[in-house]
Amino acid sequence: MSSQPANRGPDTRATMRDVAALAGVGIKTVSRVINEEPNVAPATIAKVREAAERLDYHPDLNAGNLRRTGRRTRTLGLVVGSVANPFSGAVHRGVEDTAVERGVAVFASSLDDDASREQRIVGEMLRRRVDALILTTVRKNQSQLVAEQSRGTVLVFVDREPAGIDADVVVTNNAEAAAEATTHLITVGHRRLAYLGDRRELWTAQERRRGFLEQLGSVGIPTSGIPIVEDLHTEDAAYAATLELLDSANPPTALFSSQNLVTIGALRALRERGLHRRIALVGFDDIPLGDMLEPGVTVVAQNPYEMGRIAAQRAFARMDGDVMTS
Amino acid sequence: MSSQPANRGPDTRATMRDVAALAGVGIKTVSRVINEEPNVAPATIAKVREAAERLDYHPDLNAGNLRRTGRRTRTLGLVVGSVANPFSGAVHRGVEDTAVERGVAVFASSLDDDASREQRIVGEMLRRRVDALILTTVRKNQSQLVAEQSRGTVLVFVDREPAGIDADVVVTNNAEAAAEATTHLITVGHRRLAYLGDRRELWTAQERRRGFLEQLGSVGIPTSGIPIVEDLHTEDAAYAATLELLDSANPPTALFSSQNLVTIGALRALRERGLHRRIALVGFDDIPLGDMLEPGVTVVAQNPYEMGRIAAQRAFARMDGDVMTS
DNA sequence: ACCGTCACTGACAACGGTGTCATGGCTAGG
DNA sequence: CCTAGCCATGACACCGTTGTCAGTGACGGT
Repeated sequence: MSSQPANRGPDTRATMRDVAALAGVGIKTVSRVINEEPNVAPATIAKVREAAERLDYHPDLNAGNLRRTGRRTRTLGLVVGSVANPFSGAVHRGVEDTAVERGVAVFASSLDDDASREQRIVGEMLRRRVDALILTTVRKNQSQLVAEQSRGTVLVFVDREPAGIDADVVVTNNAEAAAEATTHLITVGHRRLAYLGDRRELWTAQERRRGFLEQLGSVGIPTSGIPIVEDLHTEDAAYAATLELLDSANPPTALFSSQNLVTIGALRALRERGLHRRIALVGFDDIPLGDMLEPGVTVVAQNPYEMGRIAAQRAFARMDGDVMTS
Repeated sequence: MSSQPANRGPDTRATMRDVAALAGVGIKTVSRVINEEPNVAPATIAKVREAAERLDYHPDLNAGNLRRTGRRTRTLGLVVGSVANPFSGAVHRGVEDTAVERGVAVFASSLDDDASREQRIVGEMLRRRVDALILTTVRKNQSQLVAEQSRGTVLVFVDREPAGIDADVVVTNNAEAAAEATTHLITVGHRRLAYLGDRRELWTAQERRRGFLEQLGSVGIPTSGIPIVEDLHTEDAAYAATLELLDSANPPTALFSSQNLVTIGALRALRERGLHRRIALVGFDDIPLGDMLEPGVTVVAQNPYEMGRIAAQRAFARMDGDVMTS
């Protein structure tokens, strides 16, 4: 807390006009100096620089972008599950590292996988005229964005595949990775498996479930007896569901969990019942410090940082006019 | 990958003028409808709404803010250590939750505790005319921001106390918490302690160190023999430093680590030497899944989500004209 | 000395909206 | 019936900057 001076200070912000007046030049010349355009006399540059310095002038990017050719805001919108989730955080950092290199700022926002919230947030970002939108979408259909896309806003989807739109997508092969994880459990000798899944409407959840079940089928394990619990979206839900499974008549000997929070919830349930050394668990997504747990938890790690980098790179490539038909 | 249509579509974005023309009204009337200003005939509202719908019109917030009274951009800048760090992620989420309620968008950026990067990023945000700046600063002196503050940009510091400026600050009492943690170790019987610290120039690091040492002094343990390792800033550095301590002639029986990454590095080193059950470790900042480790790691948890919420709330209060001299 | 170039500069319109104000039509009160 | 007052509306200037263009003077070639 403090006695910060009244914020509505009478102090006003210097504009280019002010700098021009102080330097005794035209306003356009100031613009040239600020933007480092060629053909300005060295002496003039010095005068302008000094005036700008004295007035502590900072150009207004929003005003400039209004007229500037191409009308780029050098701004990018990132929409993820939650900025507090480590997976999203890593994606964010990947995007940011690529963006800062080009002087592009990133608006980040969380959805909590809420479709209506996605709608609102995307609208908000479009009103702010982001050059590109990178999103891990929840909605099943993205066709409303087609119009925006045709107006030049670049769209890149990360982690989840969109429907009803043709755009760049950066995803891992969820089904394949899920199948591999399942194979791991089978190889170790497990037959009584169980599946703990995220929201059914999520594309990643569907893919992971498909990989899991297909792999079981291909090695001849009947899937009819396999408990499939879905729509788990929080640690608590996963915790409760796992307890229920463990307390059932014929509990599984191995669990497949489809997402990091679900893995953590399952883990807590196993501990609670003291079964963490007897029941196997493989989870999708890495979990923090997973390697330090005893016994270890097997995880199918994605590389969210790289996904973020790649998504941003694709976005910039598009902006630079790449049409990439591959 | 995809065959997205050439992004420089000939398709152009609808402006208010276009909507006005289609609706057969003046441009200002469209403005009134969009902003839900009073005194527009219901029939007119309907016409405008339909025209806007047909053209898929989205107002340009940047253009509007240019003239709008108060010149607020409804945008806020958040500058943290790294958006990939769970602590920062939680702060971010706290800020975001408060901001979305008011339709304010958040620019987030990482510093990696690099002072020159802070300079650049803050400048970038000012050019974008954020209404407020919430930052966990690295620089020792913030006086350069005084001018900006007097021009109406609200400043709130989180986690680290600034110098040379009078502004709102949201921090935990680092020295006190460090002292408590130290007491914990002493109570359990430890006498040969060691301190693993973050960068010396960080205010939080100084405070934690002070709390640690003062507590030792106050119970009469000579601080001269206590190993103080500082400037550890990554997991790897902490790992290496801890190994060195453990391999020294007279290794400590308890470690105090001043930050989450340092705690994790120390933890790995203890495991590596198989000493995690014999040497105690208390760390500042919570670490993910810390409660699931065996044996448990004691942590002095802060509440970064709340810190973010409070910081954002203070920022909005300032913007609303609160001068708060308390 | 003449003219075409070229470096340098500023006046002016424009970007997409909002604030201000004048206007016209209608209504209620006298 | 007249008029003050309100509702509804659009013309116009303006926000802070950049694009365009025309103007000035110096300079090199002939």
